[in-house]
Amino acid sequence: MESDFREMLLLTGLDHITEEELKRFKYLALTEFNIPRKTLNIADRTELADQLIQSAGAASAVAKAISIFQKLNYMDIAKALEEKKKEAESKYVTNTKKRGTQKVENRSQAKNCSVASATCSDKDFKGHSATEVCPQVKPQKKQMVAEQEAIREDLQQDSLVVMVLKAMNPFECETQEGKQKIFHATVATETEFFFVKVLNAQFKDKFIPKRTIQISNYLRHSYFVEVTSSSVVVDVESSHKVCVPNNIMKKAGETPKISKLKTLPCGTIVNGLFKVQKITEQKDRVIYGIHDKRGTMEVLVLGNQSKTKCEEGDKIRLTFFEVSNNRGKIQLKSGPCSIYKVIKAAKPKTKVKSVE
DNA sequence: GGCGCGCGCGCC
DNA sequence: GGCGCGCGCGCC
Repeated sequence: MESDFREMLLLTGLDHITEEELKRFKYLALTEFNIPRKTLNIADRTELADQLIQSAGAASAVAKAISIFQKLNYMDIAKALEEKKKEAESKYVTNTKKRGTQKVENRSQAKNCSVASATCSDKDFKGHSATEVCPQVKPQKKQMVAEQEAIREDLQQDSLVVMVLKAMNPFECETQEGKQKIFHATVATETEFFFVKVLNAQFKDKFIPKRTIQISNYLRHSYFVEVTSSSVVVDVESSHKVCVPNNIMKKAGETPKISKLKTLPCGTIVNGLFKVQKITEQKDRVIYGIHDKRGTMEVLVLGNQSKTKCEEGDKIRLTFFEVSNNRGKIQLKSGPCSIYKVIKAAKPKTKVKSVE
């Protein structure tokens, strides 16, 4: 139970806000929680989640976080957190009835899904909970075990052997550790592909398409893999190369259909090229109405990052955007490390007037 | 049996 | 990588 709350506070809540939003969250957290201002200010997302839980207890921390998100009008996150909270609570009720038979099942489920995947559904991650895996642990020890479990779930002890499909150019990004040069990549195993956020541009020489690499000490988020400066990336001998089937390679690179996007869980990472049919510029954000043959949806870009003016009929290439629920409406939203590029539509060929 | 959807394949 | 086609499956 505790580990569920820990997980949702970070993965469903704090991971989905921008740096600016994080500051605003901390500002309101000052009154909701009994945490010194100084401690709050220097906390990154993970530390903040820890502080909130230490201050109020896991369940109460989540409830208070929901109330803060509501005050800030981040309704999509508030709603998503609320849903996760309800799920966890109802799961707990069911599990107290079924305990014992569920134990083995959960363990094998956790093993089967030891790696984050762009194709792995949200449901696959719900089996992880220290309280279920170790139901015999005494209450006072429970919290500690839960904490260790939570850390283990995020920082992967195993290593990931994958083929690099694509690596984008590094760019400057405001991360939890300040301004950093980062880049995005797509990698795959024989069975699935992952989007990867690499927080250290020095790894660029390892992320060469078609090469097989081994990544250890990486962070596993629900819908992407994060390689940090403390991760280890090494080349894999040619005799152990990963062979990625063509269909996975193709799927990893193509633009998902809008109708499909609307069915994906919040937080799913989306890359793709979309046609723009409407642009709404506001003070600190731009909303792009995108469309394909099957549907339309909105892309919310926070901050003013557009260099090329986008007009109706142009296309935008989104990288590392997230599926987000804005008051019941599914949209794509930029996160702290999202990038996008405007691709101007080819100008209609003007007929060359014949020389008279 | 019709329909919609997901998936794989092949052409561009 | 986009797009369209065809196949198979599940649902009603």
